[in-house]
Amino acid sequence: MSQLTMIHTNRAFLNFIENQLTEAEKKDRVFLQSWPAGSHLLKQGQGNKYVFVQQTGLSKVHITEDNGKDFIVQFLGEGELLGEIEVIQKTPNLTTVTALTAVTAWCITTDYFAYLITHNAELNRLLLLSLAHRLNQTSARASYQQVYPAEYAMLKLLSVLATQQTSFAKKDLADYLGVSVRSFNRSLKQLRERSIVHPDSFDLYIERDVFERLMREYGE
Amino acid sequence: MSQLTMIHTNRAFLNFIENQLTEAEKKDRVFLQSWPAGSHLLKQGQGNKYVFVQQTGLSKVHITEDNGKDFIVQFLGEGELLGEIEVIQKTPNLTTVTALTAVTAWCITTDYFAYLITHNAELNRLLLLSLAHRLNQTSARASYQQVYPAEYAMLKLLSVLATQQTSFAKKDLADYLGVSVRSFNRSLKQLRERSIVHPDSFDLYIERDVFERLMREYGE
DNA sequence: GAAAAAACGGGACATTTGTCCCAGCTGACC
DNA sequence: GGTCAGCTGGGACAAATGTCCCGTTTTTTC
Repeated sequence: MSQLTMIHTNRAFLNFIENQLTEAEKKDRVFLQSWPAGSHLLKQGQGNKYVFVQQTGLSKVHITEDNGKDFIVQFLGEGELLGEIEVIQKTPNLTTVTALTAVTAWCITTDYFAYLITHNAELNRLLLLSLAHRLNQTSARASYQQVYPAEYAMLKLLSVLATQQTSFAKKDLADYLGVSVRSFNRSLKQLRERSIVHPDSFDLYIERDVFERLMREYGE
Repeated sequence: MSQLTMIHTNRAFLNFIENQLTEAEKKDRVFLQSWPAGSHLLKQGQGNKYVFVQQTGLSKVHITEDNGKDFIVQFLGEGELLGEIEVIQKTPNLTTVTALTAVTAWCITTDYFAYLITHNAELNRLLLLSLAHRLNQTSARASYQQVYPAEYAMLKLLSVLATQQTSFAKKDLADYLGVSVRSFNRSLKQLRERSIVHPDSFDLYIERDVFERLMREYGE
């Protein structure tokens, strides 16, 4: 089973933007901008003028369905690219991207990004890698969350969270798992009762061997 | 909401392979092969020597989880590319691809495909488009199936099926929706009882306006 | 064309998840 | 310091889904 990545990062992109492009190339086509927590970098259904490479901060990529419920596709950290799919496909945004903390990101005009795709082999390579990686992650996660009960998916999520110092809102974690906050709490409580996770809070540590035993247990 | 594609096809790839490459270029690097129904084109966890472009037939891309359950990522029809992600990432297959009918496909050696990516702008462009498209589809579907009850996702699936002359096994449809066959039957029965779908079978026609009314109904 | 294998349909029951609700806590703001 | 909004935790119940199972129908195989 491939490694689940909760917060996607990509230093290679950041390095590319910051060190591989000359000032002349950047001119007014590539610049830095910042967003306060809670604001939107992209909005579902809209077109966008820029492709972004996140420099600092944490954001969420999410889809709001017609019934008002949110599904979180992924969390983005340092170096991740956003808005590129829409440029490649020339379609409006499928997702909304919301800053969870203050975020700074490089903005690249869509025209210039489109130019880079065809004229810069290195960017092209990074882009292919990134798309392939995300496709794998997305498929693996969709499969995972459909096939296992929520409690099991939660375990996996918690084991990832334990390695993260960032703290998330319950709602966001629940949206990420595709369950209600109530269900999320319930599962958490059960895991605590079975002494699987530490009673204090949810950014808790799970012993690796306990985790692995559970995975096997459920797996059978 | 973007259009759900149940069977992915891509004539552009097929056209590329069949008409854009000279015989000299193909040599022993690109050739046609066929598989009987039920056999595997790719196997989860293994490496592969070829990238395939499906010429005829129907196949399913699926992930088998540790507990033995299957999740169907997508169905592939004419022209779709398979195995390319693994080549880009140089990783073993995340998925298994199984022929549902007899399948013929062009086989391209991974080396040659890797060469084409960097030396053939047209293939590179098609590849980016395909990845972007699939990423959108996968995200949209994951969101959809997590956020709505199965019966609703089923309605959507049925409305797509109605436009398809191919017939699917119940198990495959259930795996695609990420539910058990029992649940699938139950939902189907309920939809029939409410006269939403034709009583005969499930490759039935749903009136567009009935369908849309239901979507709104659920949507609120 | 008979026997074996697989797919189908659904009853009964257990488990999981969602909805609604309320009470306690916390932090923002006046 | 008060109050108000929002997050939190969980009880009670309803709805959705899974598991197990068995008789029927369809398909495959020899």
